[in-house]
Amino acid sequence: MAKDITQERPLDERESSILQAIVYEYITTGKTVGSRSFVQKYSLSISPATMRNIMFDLESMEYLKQPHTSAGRIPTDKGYRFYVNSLLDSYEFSLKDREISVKEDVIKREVQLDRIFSLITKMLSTESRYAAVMLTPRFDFTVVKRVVLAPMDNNEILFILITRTGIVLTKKVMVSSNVTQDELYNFSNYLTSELCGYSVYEIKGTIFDRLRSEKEDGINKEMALDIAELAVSDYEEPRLHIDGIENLLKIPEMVEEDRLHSLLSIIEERNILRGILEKTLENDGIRTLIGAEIEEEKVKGCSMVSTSYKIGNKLVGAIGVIGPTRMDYEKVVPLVDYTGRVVTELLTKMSK
Amino acid sequence: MAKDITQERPLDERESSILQAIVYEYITTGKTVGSRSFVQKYSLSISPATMRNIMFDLESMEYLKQPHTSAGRIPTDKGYRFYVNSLLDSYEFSLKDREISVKEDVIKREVQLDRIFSLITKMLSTESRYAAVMLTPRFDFTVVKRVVLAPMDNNEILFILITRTGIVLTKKVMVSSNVTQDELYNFSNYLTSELCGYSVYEIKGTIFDRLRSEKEDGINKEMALDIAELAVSDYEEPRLHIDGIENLLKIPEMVEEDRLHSLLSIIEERNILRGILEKTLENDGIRTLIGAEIEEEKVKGCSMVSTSYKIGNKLVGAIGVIGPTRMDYEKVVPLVDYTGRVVTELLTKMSK
DNA sequence: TATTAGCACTCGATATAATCGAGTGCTAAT
DNA sequence: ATTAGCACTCGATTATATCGAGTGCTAATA
Repeated sequence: MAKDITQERPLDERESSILQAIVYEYITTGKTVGSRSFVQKYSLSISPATMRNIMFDLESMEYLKQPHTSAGRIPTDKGYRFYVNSLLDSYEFSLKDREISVKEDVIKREVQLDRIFSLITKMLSTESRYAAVMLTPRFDFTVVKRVVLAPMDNNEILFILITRTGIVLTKKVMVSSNVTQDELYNFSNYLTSELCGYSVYEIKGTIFDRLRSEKEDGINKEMALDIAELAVSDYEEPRLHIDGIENLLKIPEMVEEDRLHSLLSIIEERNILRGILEKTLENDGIRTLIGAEIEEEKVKGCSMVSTSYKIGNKLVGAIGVIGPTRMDYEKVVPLVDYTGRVVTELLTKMSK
Repeated sequence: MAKDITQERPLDERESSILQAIVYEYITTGKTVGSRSFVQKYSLSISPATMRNIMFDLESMEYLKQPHTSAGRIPTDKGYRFYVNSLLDSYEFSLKDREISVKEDVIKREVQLDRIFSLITKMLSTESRYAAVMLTPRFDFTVVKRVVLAPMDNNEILFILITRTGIVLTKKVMVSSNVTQDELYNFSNYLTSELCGYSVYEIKGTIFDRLRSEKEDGINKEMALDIAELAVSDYEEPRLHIDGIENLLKIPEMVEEDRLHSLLSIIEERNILRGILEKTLENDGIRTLIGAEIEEEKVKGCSMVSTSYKIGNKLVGAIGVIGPTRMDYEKVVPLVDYTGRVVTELLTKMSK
């Protein structure tokens, strides 16, 4: 027992594999892991006593803890973190084929984006058996392909923006004076020719000022620009889709105790989730938040696995799974990763 | 005790008011109602013994039941039903002003209908403190005002249908050969002039056959009609919005026992809800389903208050609240009623 | 020095029993 | 018809005993 346990040191081979096995065991069974039963179940060639010594060390280093004296061990957040990192390092994550049935064909038939996002979120929650969340894409960066103005009513015009991604965004705009259909047709062509190729983000910038200063014959340029500027001005914010809350109710440990409150906080205060996903959006790749790594007072005992997705090579949104700290990371991490890729592929393909 | 309790008879004045009070008491407190404490709490001028006699009668007539021998009484479904009917009869339902803050202004700024429905459902769940459901309108009956075809891609056309209600429905249509923009413009005008004034329901009928047999100069009529028919063919089904599930988690009696399973069934098997709402849609006015009146094996201990809403005077959709049988009907019924009216008004106004 | 057997001890979980209290039904008096 | 009185019921609460899986520690062992 000469090992230094008072400060940080790398785990040796045996400690590492045992720690991983303990976390796995706890994730799988949900019961505290005790020395005797553990060595027996895994047919280890060490005695329970040795096991206890190792566990003691791991506890000293805060990878494990005891819920109460003389109970078995359970992982700390640090323990989970070690486990997840090990998996990430060793590429042990892999999707078994056919385990996931992303109904891409179903998705592709939908034009209405909101519907697509709902579907994806639902699928992710169904597959993961936890709750799924999705931050819809920032469309600021999608490139305009065509603008169509359609008359709706005396003073109302429907502004339709078709992006290269095939996404259709509509916005109702009020105008003060009547506009003829021919005028609208001309406006549409004018706006299409001027705005085509720019992103909404760029359009929101100084583009209108520039256009206003240019000369243009034959149409009421000012009015067309006014309409467009109005429509683009408060373009839609990314929204949050949540699905599969009911899955969390099936998890015993979530229902017991006051864990429910954590759950409620998360669902009700969408800003928490939004914040996490926006943070996820900043970087490429999978992001795992384990237990207290979610820095929110109210949220306890929850973990979140999230990833960002792209259109082309531009990060535009994020998607993830939320569940108990004791989550089946081995399944969820590749699932989220995969789903993220699917979304990226889907959105990117749409924008050819 | 000469009263006939073996068969159906109207309750006398005293029985009636006491039954209502008992149901109210149970709804409010959630505890079984006993004779002694009840007469005391309500300062009744009758003795507990008399109370017991009355309760015995009410139990014989199946308005009340005992969870177990020698416990207090709780209402049966029939008891709840009597209570709700009494309230309905006596117009005791009324909304306290400002109790509800339907953000109509918020709603009116939204064009995207799905967004509106989400908002309404969320508001209803928030106000009721239970879960809210909404069956989106059947648009079959909305009347077409304008058709716009916009180019999307080589072989893709965006079919935009603007209804009198101001609702915008979009559908992507694939075509085999290229179409010029001018052609599309002509198609739009042609289709608008021909389909304007008809409902989608009517259009789905024989209208295309008739048009095909008519003579029309100058445009490729066949193609225009093909596009329209394709777009209209699988027009969107009413969908189900659900919100506020988390509210149900706050109700102790829902969390305890296996009531959760009922809840999960309802949420997961959306067809149950859909069925109920479709039934609601058949008639005008409020509909209450109490306990076993929801004829679903899996669903126990839940009630639903729903109402249909209209566009003009055409029933098009339904909206409702679902919660425990012990639900605050007095609050929920007028709320659902009111919300239904708001939705009707909103959709109707849009169609001026 | 690492491992292991042995042992006393801990403590949540489970089972059993005792008690409490709010409620009931019934009877007899008012 | 109403009410007081009373024995009885039964879930809920509390107290107590027991069980068992687990621990830490010590001393023997490879």
